[in-house]
Amino acid sequence: MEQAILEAAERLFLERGFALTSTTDIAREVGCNQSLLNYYFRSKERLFQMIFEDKVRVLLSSLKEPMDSNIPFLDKVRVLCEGHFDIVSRNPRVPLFLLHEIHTNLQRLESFKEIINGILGDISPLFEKELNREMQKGTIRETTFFDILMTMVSLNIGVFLFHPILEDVLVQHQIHVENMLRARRKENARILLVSLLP
Amino acid sequence: MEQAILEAAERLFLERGFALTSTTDIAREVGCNQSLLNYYFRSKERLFQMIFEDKVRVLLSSLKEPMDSNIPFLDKVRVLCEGHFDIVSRNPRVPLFLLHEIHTNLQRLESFKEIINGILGDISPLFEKELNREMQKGTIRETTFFDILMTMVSLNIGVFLFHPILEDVLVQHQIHVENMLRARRKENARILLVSLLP
DNA sequence: ATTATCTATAGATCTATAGATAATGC
DNA sequence: ATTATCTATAGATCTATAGATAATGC
Repeated sequence: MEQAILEAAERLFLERGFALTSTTDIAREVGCNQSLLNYYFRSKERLFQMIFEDKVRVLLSSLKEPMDSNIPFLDKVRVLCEGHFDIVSRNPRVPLFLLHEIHTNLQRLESFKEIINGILGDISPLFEKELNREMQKGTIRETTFFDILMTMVSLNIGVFLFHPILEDVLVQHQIHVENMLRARRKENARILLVSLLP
Repeated sequence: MEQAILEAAERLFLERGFALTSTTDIAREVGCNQSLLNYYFRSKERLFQMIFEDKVRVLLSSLKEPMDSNIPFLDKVRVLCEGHFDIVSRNPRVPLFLLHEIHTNLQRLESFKEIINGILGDISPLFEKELNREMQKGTIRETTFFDILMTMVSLNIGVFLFHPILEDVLVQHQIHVENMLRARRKENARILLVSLLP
């Protein structure tokens, strides 16, 4: 039951957000009593926090691996970007969910930052070291880790943020969603890479 | 009063979204009675719709002008992109607001599409004609209006979506928000342009 | 007279808790 | 005995409406 509640809560919170999801809705989805949520999770807010923090971790998990490998810097950037796209692709509702919940309740930014700092703290120095080396060699233009990350994340979450709006356009132009996504995955990485060239 | 209600509603809806804003909140903000909202706007939903549709129009308004001028195609793209950034910059909460309200209530997609089609219907053929000409000349690579738009909007709304998250990073690195925004405005247009080169 | 504003309230939620009952593990 | 589940409900919203009063325009 505890697990079933978590899963139903995840589905509903991701779909409608905290405010529009009532504990009664979740209980109905699970097929149990509303008061059972409080038995296991103490309050709606705490149940929500578990989902929220889990999703933050999931979304950031993609950033870690590529930095450890031994390939050239620009290849790392490509792997990083495509890996990030894949994670977002498997969790298409998560970016908008996190952004909205942070904007409407800045308290949540705290736990978000804790998690993100834990992960970026590891990667950032490694990445910046390599980045500086390349910039000195002149193989890439003057930039920062911050800028690269911003470009990458903006491009990669774009398609998923616009998904409901795009659906219409795609049908109209007879484009298959999967084809478009595959193309965008490559295109985003390509854009990120050319944006780095001098 | 009617105007005051609209303004307060706009502020609160943009800040917290439909679900977290009560008509009582709006009335308190205005300093009037809660039932007055129903007198002027019939229901919370209808009041919301006025704001929502207005914001859709505002956000799309930036797309129109540059297409009419007589400058080279790539310059048009730059002007389009920087103009779009400026509009978003003046309405930093609007993108997330619209995206969230559409996702949580797909009904709203209908009025959104009507407005967007009205505006894109004008621009799209003009843009595509010039685009095709350039592609044939070989001055830009094979692409579509759809892809260019997606890249542009993704990049331009990024900074504003991440704003609360970034604030911390900026303070830490002693970067002024305005400087960062100015840099991003130029950088986004630059990225969009290099992404189009063969 | 008409329009604008207020008071009061019905009816529908929604969350959390108290306390009862059922199921499980020793 | 302990843990899991349910019933019932208090107390806090929240939206929309009915009907009273105040302000305005002719």
